[in-house]
Amino acid sequence: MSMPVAGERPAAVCCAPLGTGAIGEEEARATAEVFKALGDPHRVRIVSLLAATEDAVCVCDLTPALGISQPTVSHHLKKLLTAGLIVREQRGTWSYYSLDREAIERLAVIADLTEVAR
Amino acid sequence: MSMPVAGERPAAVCCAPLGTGAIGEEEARATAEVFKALGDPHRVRIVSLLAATEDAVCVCDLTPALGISQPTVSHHLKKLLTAGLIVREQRGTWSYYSLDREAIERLAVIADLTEVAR
DNA sequence: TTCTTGTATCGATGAACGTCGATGTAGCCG
DNA sequence: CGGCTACATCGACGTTCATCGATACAAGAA
Repeated sequence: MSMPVAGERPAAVCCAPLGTGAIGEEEARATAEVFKALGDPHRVRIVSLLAATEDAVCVCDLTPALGISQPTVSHHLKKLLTAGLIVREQRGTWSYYSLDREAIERLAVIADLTEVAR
Repeated sequence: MSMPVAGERPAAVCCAPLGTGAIGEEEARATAEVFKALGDPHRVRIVSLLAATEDAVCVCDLTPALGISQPTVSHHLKKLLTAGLIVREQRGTWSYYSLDREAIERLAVIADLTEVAR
């Protein structure tokens, strides 16, 4: 166990009422996990491609669009899948992926720090 | 056979960064750069701490709040600074950091895929 | 069954990242 | 001036990541 104190300091010297609205370590790690999933150009393009259509897209379409090898595409899709940003749907031999609209909406809320900050 | 048919969408939207069909590689890289800056728990906490107050916060307050060494804090601050998410202000010996509200707002717009995706 | 196709996984490699101690630098005060 | 403080930079180490070729797996076709 670590000791996430963080809010028990007098903060005497400088200023700053630190810790008044800050999130905990666990929440920070979960949030960073989602952002990290989007911290790659190819994954951003995948999300962009999935957001451009309402239908699901199969890997056979994503691979030539991204210009990278098929194992790498699967690797990125798994990252997004683990982060809960996309969903997988198997149709016979093909794997179809689509955006998890709800997750994206949560992401938008997370990113909107101005609301919390004001 | 696989046909790259997914990228032929009109995407009749007004001004959606991630939703307008296939975004370019350059734009994807720039977007991923911002997300990557937030893809670390400590940096998420820094942003959260800065968002919790309207005033600027100096490093001497951030370091004990995060529980990591001072060089590491400076490292993370530089990452956020390079990404354009925070701004630096020097007051004598102290360095004060604060959120770039405009950048956060842009981030929220980027992350808001629901509007275009729906 | 065997053959073929579409995906996921494995293994390896090179690059990028987070972390810290040591050091450098700039500003304040006695 | 010297000494101290707050922060940035450097150097190194261990970890994680993105990438690809090779391979395993699953499902349909012959």
